Amino acid sequence: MLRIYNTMTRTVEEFKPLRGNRVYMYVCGPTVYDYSHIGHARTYIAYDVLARYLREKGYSVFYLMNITDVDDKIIRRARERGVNPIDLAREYERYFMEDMEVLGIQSVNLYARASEYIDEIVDLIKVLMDKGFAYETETGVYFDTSRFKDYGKLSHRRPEELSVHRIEPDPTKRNPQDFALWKKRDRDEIGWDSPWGYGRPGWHIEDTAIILTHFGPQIDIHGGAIELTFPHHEAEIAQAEAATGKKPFVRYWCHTGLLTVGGEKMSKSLGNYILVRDIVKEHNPEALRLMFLLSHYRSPIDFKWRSLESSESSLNSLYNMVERLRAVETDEELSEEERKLEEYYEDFKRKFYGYLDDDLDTPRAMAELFKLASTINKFLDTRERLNALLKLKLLSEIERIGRIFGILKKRPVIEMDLLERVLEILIDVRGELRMRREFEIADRIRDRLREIGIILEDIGYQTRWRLRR
RNA sequence: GCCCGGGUGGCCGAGCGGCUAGGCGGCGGGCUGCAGACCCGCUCCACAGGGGUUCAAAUCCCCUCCCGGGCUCCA
Repeated sequence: MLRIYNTMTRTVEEFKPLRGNRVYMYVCGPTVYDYSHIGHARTYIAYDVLARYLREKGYSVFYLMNITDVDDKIIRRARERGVNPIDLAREYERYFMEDMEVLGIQSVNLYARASEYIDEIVDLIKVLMDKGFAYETETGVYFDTSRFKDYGKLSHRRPEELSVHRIEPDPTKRNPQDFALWKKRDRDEIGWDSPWGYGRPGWHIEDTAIILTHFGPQIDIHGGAIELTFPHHEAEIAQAEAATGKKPFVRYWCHTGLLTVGGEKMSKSLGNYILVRDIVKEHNPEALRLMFLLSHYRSPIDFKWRSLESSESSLNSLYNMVERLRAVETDEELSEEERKLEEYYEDFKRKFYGYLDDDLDTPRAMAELFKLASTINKFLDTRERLNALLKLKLLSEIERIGRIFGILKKRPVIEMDLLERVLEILIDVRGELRMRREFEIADRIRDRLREIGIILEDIGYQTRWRLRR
């Protein structure tokens, strides 16, 4: 039984989906106006692992994520570049998808673009107007937080505490904490027609509209980074529960800890902005996943290159263990030591999944996995053979863990550029042999490479290589 | 100002009343033609500071210091 921390109650609760085996899971997606950074990676990897684990446990998970493609920052950037905001959003959405792919995040069932839910958003605002939770002014339509008694229940704040603000509130609002549902804009900006005139949706309403459209008035899991708790998620609750009357809108509120670089939140001006696409150029994406898994998903992480390198080493040692295990010869006998190994393995499974069930405690689970790896290595050091069934059990369990965490997926396949470099060395050494008229050895190299589909062709003193088709 | 987190051994990081996670790095040894991988040992029980509660505190309470996040841009 999975237990998971709920921000609403601030306790770890037993996870029980509303509708039998099905899990409706929603996570706040990106605003696509720039490349994804490692903070995004942290958050989306965390929810990817949650979704994978739920599925591994047998739940039928529908994982929905929005893409914010209508937003002030997109509009500003598009204007700077003299392009259409939607085109700009599509471009960065493509980059986002590429980054997700590289990071091995494939668990999302549906990405929903805000711009494709304008009708639903307008309908939702209408309902809120009809029920008296929203009001119109010259600048837009606003949610009246004073009408929604529960406003503040997620972030545990009282409305009167919310009187301080960094940005001067719109003067037409009744209360400073009221938030925009619809922003009235001029025709020269991107927008849509609505009963309240031309304009575009407020920031919070898209998520609510998308969730209500696909999942209805109640969902199981709603995730996002901790910084979104207030006001974004608070606003979502207000909108949804005010509109549908159903409570709770979300049964389990999940929030991931923030990632900082150099002790501070990433920002371009601080120069500590690290993009996903830059990091994966030099580092294995699985190492990044592992690094995040070595911290709890709710803990803050201060990113350090050394930590990533350390994770890379750890990942390497896990791969080595798996390869050794794959390579070991098998037999049918079950020795006393193998019986002990099997016993240990059963104990490992209990602990490992026990930790994952305890609010996805991946650091402790990983510690157990490292212990298992060490035990297997130790065994393999002293033994020639391993019981076939035990080998199968161990390997399939490790593969399962790899599936949950999104690591250990790569078979040791030599990548193309590495192959080129290897052949360069081989050709160089072989050239030296030919110079010394050591043709027997040189030919053996050529023959053996041909056997595996690599053709060497000598042209004078030069050697070319190609792959057999 | 208010509301949240966090400060743990060379580094990263779990733990959240007793049972001294784990990883990375370093050093020594084993195994090895050499290297790597792997194994063993060491790096000697560290918990921001000061009070308190308790038979027992990194873990609970109080105070102080430092760092980060939120308070309608944000994963």
